[in-house]
Amino acid sequence: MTTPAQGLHPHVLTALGLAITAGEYPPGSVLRTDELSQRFDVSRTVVREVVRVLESMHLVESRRRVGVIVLPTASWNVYDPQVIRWRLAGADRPRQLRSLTVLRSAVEPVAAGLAAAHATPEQCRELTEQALGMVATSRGRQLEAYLVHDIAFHRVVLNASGNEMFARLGDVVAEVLTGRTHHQVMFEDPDPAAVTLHVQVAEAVRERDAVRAEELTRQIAVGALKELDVLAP
Amino acid sequence: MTTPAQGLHPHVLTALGLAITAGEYPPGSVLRTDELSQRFDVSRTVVREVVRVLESMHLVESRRRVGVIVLPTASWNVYDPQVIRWRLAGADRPRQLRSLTVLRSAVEPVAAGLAAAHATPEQCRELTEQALGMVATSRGRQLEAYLVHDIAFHRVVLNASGNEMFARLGDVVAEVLTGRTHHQVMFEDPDPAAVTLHVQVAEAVRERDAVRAEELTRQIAVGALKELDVLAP
DNA sequence: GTGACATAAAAGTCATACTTTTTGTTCCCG
DNA sequence: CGGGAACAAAAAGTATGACTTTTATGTCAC
Repeated sequence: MTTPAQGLHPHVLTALGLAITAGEYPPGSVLRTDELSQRFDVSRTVVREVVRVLESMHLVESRRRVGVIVLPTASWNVYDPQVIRWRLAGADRPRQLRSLTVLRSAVEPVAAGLAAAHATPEQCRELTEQALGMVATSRGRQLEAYLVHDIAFHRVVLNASGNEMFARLGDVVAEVLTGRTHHQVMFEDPDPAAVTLHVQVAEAVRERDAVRAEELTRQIAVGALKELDVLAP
Repeated sequence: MTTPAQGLHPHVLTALGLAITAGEYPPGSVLRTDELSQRFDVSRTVVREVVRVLESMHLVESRRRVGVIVLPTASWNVYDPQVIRWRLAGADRPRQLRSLTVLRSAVEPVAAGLAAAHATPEQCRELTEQALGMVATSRGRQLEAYLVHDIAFHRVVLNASGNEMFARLGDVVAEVLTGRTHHQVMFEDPDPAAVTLHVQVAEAVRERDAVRAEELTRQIAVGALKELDVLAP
């Protein structure tokens, strides 16, 4: 299964990144650039660039006279969106989804509280719009449309928090929500209680009620965690 | 001011990384590899590897027939420890410290709650030890020694949470605490109230009291935020 | 057994030649 | 005068070969 890509560098990078994050090479494994260049049928130049990138993600370490050593999971840059995507595509996706959801449960309530304080009128409007969109698509098997609004909603909250670190988690949340919808058994429509909570969060932010926005978002997070427990105990 | 480094690649990487994160090149600026290779007196090979790494951090984007374009802050990988270090070394260090502290305030309480549930006896012991170390060094201008215990304490909590994403924030917390101690006016010994709170957190974790551990850690976080407000309003 | 030393293996660096993509320009035709 | 198509140049992307540097490892003398 060769990964499709426009250039050689992206091709080799994703191939190696996927293989390593999938645990195909256990920590301590040694790769050599010449061997890789042969295997992928590219020049050493390309391989070296790829290795440098993997090194910056702390997936591997390059040592003279030894080769390219695969590092243990503990040292990986698990916040790198690229790494997250690779891992979500692999086997320990459930574990990954869980740890990301826990992260969400910590961050999003605080972000919502800040959003209540800092959101611009435009952001309030957008938030309400997405919440209403969720309501509209919450019944009758419109899961894909619902997902779009759900992602947009959470992204607005994170952006409106005014905190750069929170804002950058928008992609992570998008991955998690997408994963949940696509991967898990989604015969049923979304939980009506959750939908209501989203509407109420939009309300709280609009009314500048930080405490309420935080608490309501915390309830959403608790719901998401419970959902995980049901499906992967 | 050439940055010291063992290899050529790290040298050029840190030089460029620092320059870009410092805003020396405004977003949209265009660099050319030939020019860079001349400026740093290294081969194009080295420059290309560096550019690829910067590209993976979303600091720049390389386009054919155009050059290497500096991207706006919004697209940077702000969770990359390397990027964090570069930015903390630069001019908007205060803003950076604030956003990282807010992140801490969201994550650490939840992590402490989880730690109360998951910490091994060894981790409990370590936690208590570090808390006692903080007490012992909290008076008489032993700020450096205190810092070591402080960092170790928070690192143990994050690790003990059992959540990979939390654990990887240990380095970030270390940077923030170090920055606070070294950068700010630290004529006074640490706040005794904060020291006490740390001891109590260790206690709560030992007693498996998740709610209390979370609440106490939240108080520590609130204190840290207040401290920031005093010094950079 | 221990320590100094030699060897070789692999990454690191460099220079150069060539390919590919993209953009800006020019020129022709309507 | 305007628009579009062909063209040319610029810069990144790729490939290759030669050389340097570091360092693990084996060897030999003591």
